[in-house]
Amino acid sequence: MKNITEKQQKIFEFIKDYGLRTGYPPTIKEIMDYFSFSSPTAVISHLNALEKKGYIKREKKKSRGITLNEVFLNIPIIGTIPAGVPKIEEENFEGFISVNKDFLGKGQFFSLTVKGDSMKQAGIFDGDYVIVEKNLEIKNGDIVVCFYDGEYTVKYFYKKKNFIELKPANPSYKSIIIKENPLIIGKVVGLFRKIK
Amino acid sequence: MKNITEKQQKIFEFIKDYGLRTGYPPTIKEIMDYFSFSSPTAVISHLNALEKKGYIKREKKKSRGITLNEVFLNIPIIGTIPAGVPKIEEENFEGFISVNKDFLGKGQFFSLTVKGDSMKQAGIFDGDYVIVEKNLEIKNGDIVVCFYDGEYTVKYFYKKKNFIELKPANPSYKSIIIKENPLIIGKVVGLFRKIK
DNA sequence: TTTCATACTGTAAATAATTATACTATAAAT
DNA sequence: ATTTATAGTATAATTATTTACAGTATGAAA
Repeated sequence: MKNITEKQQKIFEFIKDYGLRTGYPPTIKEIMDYFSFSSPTAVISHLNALEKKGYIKREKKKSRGITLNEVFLNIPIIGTIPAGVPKIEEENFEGFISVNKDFLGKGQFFSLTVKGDSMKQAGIFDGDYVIVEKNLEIKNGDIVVCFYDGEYTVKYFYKKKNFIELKPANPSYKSIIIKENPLIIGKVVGLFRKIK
Repeated sequence: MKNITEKQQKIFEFIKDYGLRTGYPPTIKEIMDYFSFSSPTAVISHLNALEKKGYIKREKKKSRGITLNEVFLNIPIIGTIPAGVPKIEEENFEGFISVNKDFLGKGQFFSLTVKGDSMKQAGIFDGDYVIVEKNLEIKNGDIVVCFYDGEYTVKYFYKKKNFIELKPANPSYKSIIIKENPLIIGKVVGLFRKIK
């Protein structure tokens, strides 16, 4: 995103804080009052600049019609997916984990509950929520979510000459060897855990 | 929170979805149009019911002045705290992790970066963000953040007869034994990790 | 030297949005 | 039997909020 001036930065911060505090963005007049401008036009020109530079979006003629382009990325928690159902629908939806956009970057994310301890040594425990990014290039050594034999599984991915190895981090489990193209749902890019 | 009727639930959901989509709550008229009411008073009575039951807050006379009482809990990421500074100020603030309130419950939370691998066997890795809850009762076996010897440390907590043991999960490290009252910052109740 | 972005003042008009008042009707609870 | 909560219609008044227009001034870039 383009550089913004100091004043624009301050106005952006004000909108952000106001939203965090109240749950909705400020009006033009509220911004005007906060910065002691004597005309709403002063605010409008700053908002136009911020919109032009990609920091906010504005709905014309709507009150408080300011959307911050930054802030949160909402990751839906799909929870457990029934075995045998290769499609991820937003039906088993359990809520959201939400992180600052600059935390994970742009992309399509969702979150799943991990079952079992086959990835324990990679720090992925039973009951953890893995954050999965779709449509990412998978490289050897990446942790992936794969649909195999009617179930979802989280494993290390290794592409060998004649097969693909889905390797658990836990040495007590065996690797899965696949010769056909496996159904990779996405790459594990994050983790969320609740600790009792 | 008190039970709400089906209609109230639907209106609450609409406000929630609208907010997720746009970044700001709907106006009374927008709700009215969506539900094909022919009077704003119909909406107002539902909003009054929702407010009375504790689901929303409303700022009178403000446009879009609806705040959802549910939804997100913003956990500030304090990142690294300089060693030797026992007070956690929101100055090293790096952003937010935000989760649904029903995920972690009520309380005061913040998030810190973990340094080192002394808790590796507990699934807490170098670079992880631990979510810390303040003012919780600490029991033996809990993972805590403690200020000791000018630094912050994440360890298992064990209160023995004459001393307190701060035990690492990694057997390569030694326990810290404290005889005076240690400065417990809070209990580790969650974890967030970015995986490259 | 002309253009462009920034950074405003000041006022009026237009429209968006909330509230207020006066009603009707139904089902559940005391 | 009466109160209370729910679930509405319909209209008008009021206030909140945005936009539009006409300006001024400054510094940087082409």
